Amino acid sequence: MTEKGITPRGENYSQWYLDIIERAELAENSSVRGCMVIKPYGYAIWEKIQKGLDKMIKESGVENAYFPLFIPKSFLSREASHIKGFAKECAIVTHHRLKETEDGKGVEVDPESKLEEELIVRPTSETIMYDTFSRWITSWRDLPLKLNQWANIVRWEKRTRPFLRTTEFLWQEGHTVHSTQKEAKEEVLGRLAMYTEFARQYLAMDMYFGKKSESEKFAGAVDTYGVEAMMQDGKALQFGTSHNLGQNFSKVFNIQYTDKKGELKYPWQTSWGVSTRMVGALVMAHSDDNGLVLPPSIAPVQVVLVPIFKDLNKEKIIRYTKDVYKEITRKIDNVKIDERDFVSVGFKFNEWEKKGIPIRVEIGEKEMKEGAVVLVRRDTLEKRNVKYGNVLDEVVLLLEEIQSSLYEKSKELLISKTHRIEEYKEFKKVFSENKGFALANWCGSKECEENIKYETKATTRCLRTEGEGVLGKCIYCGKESTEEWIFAKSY
RNA sequence: CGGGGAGUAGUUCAGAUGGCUAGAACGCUGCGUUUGGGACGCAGAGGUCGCAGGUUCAAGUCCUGUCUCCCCGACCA
Repeated sequence: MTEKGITPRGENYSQWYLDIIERAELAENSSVRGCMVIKPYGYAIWEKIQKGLDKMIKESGVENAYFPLFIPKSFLSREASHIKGFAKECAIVTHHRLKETEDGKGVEVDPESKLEEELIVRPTSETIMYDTFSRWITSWRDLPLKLNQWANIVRWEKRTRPFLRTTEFLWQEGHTVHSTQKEAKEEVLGRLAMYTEFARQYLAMDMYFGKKSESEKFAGAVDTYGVEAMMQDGKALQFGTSHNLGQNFSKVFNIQYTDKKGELKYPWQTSWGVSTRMVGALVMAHSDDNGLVLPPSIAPVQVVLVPIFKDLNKEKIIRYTKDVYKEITRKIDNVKIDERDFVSVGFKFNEWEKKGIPIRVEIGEKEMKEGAVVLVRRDTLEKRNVKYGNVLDEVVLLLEEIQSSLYEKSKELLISKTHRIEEYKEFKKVFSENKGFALANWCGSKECEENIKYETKATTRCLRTEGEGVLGKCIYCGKESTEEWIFAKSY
């Protein structure tokens, strides 16, 4: 922890990130390995994200449902590449009972309670859901089936980081079943668009999306697509994914339906998800050395009113503050008055800054006499004196301004740090210095991808539709290529 | 699983060559003064020094074992 201060962004971005999270009171490490305690404020942000995304999901004709946490081992292992991908990071339930130890001082696993078939704590829910789908789907009339689930997931990852990668995490996973390949493909691409739209609109973040390489593909998918955001240090963060599962799962889970001609068919499936990692992305995308910066549309508190008073004038100032509150809440819901008299004003200013509240309203003796308030915007820290009569309009306007200015900044970063690279020498230079995204042709061979990763630590992020059909030479081997991929170092 | 580092107050840490009632800062509690950018003074609470053995008149400090956590890589939303 840095005391009363900051870790300069340039020096150690990773430490800076952890610092922001600690100072904004978003989360902390739990005593359980790799797990995180999401604190109330961090959870409030997650809830805002959930709410916004859930709305979009429902509007696109998807219903929410909930499936079990436990997956029988046999389910998980039906799809060969699926189990291969997750085998190394599973939490497994083998027993169901404890008993007192012989010395009576503790408990131990009762060997008698061994399960006949082990249960896997879900690392993702394809298998447990599709087992059920096989019973739900019998006719073409049952399709398309579109379900979403908000749930927790356990993946025993080697290395964890708050929000970006934790052993247990919260997410949303959508699963759809279609009668045609074309429809499934459209669904997969539609979800990418949805995530990107959500990121732009709510999180004020711009990002790229496209197809992932064979090596980065989801275990069990025909194709995986990803949404890639850029952090302020130029590294990539996979924001969300969308998978085209083809008939891989329907075949092994025996999901079949009778089509209009009376023929038995295997449907085409998709799955897509985003997780609490979004909170991490949000933190990394906008924060500065003073702490978290939240876009208004995701801030649990959009405006905080800080009355500045002494014992003598406390009552009058609070009364005036409440008037301002009434005025602002005519149109804005998430407004808070910080009436605490046991901490200093400076402390409050600092605290709300660390928490990234978009607008702070300072109200003291001076403002009251002038019939005004001071608006301070979090992103630029710019102060503005505003007459009481204009407060509401100004606040509404300023919130919009902050939202769009954060988005513009994010977009600018993305564009300014994305470069078309032709020479491997230059490619290496980019990733040894400034980082960012490199647009480069790649022949598609695994060897080239691995060598690039080994030599530069940059990996293929995705192939955008704009990158398809771009003629050039593979950045590594020089062979003719028609695909321009995004390369980056990633979190 | 490799490579580093650390376990002492709620937190971050200090405690050479073993030594007497184990310390600081921040945080916490109380009282008073404060309050326009992280307030100050005074008083207080808070510790089986990760765990188990061993050496010794004496162990936070030395030895052996053991457990745990953190950081950097490989894996991933």
